[in-house]
Amino acid sequence: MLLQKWSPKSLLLSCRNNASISKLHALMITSGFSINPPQLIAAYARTGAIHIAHKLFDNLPNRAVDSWNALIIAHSRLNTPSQVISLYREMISSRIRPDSSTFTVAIKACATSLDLESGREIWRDAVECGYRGDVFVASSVLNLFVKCGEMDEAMRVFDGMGRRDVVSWSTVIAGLVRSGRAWEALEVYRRMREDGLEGDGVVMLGLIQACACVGDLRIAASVHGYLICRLICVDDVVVETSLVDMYAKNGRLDLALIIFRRMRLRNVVSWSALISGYARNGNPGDALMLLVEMQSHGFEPDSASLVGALLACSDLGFSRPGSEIHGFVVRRGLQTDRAVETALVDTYAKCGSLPRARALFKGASARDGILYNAMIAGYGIHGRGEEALSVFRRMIVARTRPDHATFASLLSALSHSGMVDEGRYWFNAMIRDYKVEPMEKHYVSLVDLLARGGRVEEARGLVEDTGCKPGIAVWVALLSGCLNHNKILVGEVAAKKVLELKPNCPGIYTLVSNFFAATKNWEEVSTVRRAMRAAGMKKVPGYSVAEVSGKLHAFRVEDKSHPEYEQILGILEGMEPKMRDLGYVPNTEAVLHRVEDEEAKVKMLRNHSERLAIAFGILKTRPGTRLLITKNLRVCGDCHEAIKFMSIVAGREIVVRDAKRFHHFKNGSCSCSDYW
DNA sequence: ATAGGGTTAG
Repeated sequence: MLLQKWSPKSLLLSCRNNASISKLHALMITSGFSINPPQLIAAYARTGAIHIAHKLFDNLPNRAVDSWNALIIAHSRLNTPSQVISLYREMISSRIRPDSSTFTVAIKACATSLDLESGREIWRDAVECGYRGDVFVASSVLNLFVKCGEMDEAMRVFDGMGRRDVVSWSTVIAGLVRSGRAWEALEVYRRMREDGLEGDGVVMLGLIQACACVGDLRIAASVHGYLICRLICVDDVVVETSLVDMYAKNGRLDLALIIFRRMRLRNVVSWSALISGYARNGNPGDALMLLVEMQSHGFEPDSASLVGALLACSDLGFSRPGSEIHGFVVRRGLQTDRAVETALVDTYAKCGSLPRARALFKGASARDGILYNAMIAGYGIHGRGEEALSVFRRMIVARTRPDHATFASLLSALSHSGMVDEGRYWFNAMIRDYKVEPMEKHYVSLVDLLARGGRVEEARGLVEDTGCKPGIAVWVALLSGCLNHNKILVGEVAAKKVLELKPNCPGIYTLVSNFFAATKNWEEVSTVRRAMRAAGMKKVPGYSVAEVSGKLHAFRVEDKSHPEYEQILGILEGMEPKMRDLGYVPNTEAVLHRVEDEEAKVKMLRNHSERLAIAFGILKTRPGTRLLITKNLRVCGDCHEAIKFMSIVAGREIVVRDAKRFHHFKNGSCSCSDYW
């Protein structure tokens, strides 16, 4: 009765659990109904009874392609790629000829497990069987090559395809984006439209990621506008999340937030994208608040959102929030997650807890290149060049391949520690022995290294024969070396180049202006100020933050708004004679304003935000407590000298984290070999 | 009847 009214297939499809399939199966047998084995295998597998599917398959008298496919596809759905591949091999040795779906699924399994070799083998089989022109098979091969980073090979397959559909196009677009060829991705999209195809959600996703990569907000706006006009991808969480991410990556947190708040459906990934957007754009407080807010909406933070939040903690510079997240990570059992582990090492290092960073690094479940890089960078910002080098050596011994980021961190560590010759040596070794192409950032480090060490002429020579045209960052490094070593002639060349290259951040204008101020070239100083205003940039006000019993206190220059300003100033004034007795001489040259009165200059130096924050710390903590201060800009040269003496007079260890690195002051000396 | 492409993070 039941069987007469409905087809066996639709009945099987309606079964929600294997008990009902078994019943139906029995009914079919007793009523002499013909059973289609592949359908039955698929039905059991769908309800999770893969072992029954296997049993049925094993008992089949003769197994045709469809039965093999049913089982292989079942494993593909279960995401067990190794099973898929071994079933495929079994099938081949049983001399069954695979069809388009077998090849498609088998190659997909290779892509999932990044098994390029098996993938190539199966693709050869497919071509032999005449499936070279099959859109499904070819698209899965495209994806295989994309996933395995073989973009050129993917392009060759793509160019050889007779028919292409939206999946093949989107695979290539996404692949180009992943391999950093975003402009080409946009070009491929244009070709797709010329072919008369409309993009779907996945294509749009690729385009949005391409925009995130190239950082061109006009293209982004047109893609976004296109989605709105055509009313496509509405409520598509993945596409909308990528829009949030794209705007956040390009510094448009305002737009990212609007889209995020308007989304009808959000998931953990949407929250993570927003959190890391805030963290990356210097809004650590908001990032951490979002982590709390996502939980109040019932979303459990995953490793990505925690990594984003840790990024915010390292920006903040105080270790307490980071330790709290560390505790959360341990309670959730996420401490062995690769990204989380690395982010913790990075956060502790950047929050001044180098020993904790080192302990986590030593106890890490496994060490990959990125973890080594984080530890090398961690030592680097603390001016521990020797230790950075020793981690690098251990990395080599462990046969972990150093990459461009490793050398960037290593060179910068050596530079901050004044290890000039080692820096030159490793720069050459990078190219010669490790086959890492030097990028702009490596040249920047090297120029910085030489200029910092006073070897300005040598640095200039290097800038001039880098082969390619040196970018602004290289000239900036040279200029700051010149400023600190009073090299006026080379400095003027560098300053001119920097201005020609149109700096896009206020800090660079400030550097140039400081250089001219140091050479008393007040005319140029005002020219630079005008250029800065014309470019629509304002000087970022400097501020320092002190942490006192878990609370943060921020100070600006001459911050009279603080209720305890008088006491703070009293402490600084009280310390000064003792500092002078020990040999401190205020370097009024460091006052880069046109002020004639010496006493006024000394007063200005005394009011620098880092000193106010330190004095506040001395005022509010028990004698002997270590002080941690963070500053958003670089510490001034005179403060650097003064804090050495303050550490003796106050009997404190003082740690200052500025925009670039850590300075550990203790008993009158600093961890850095020289200030710059 | 079955099959290919998707978001965040170190």
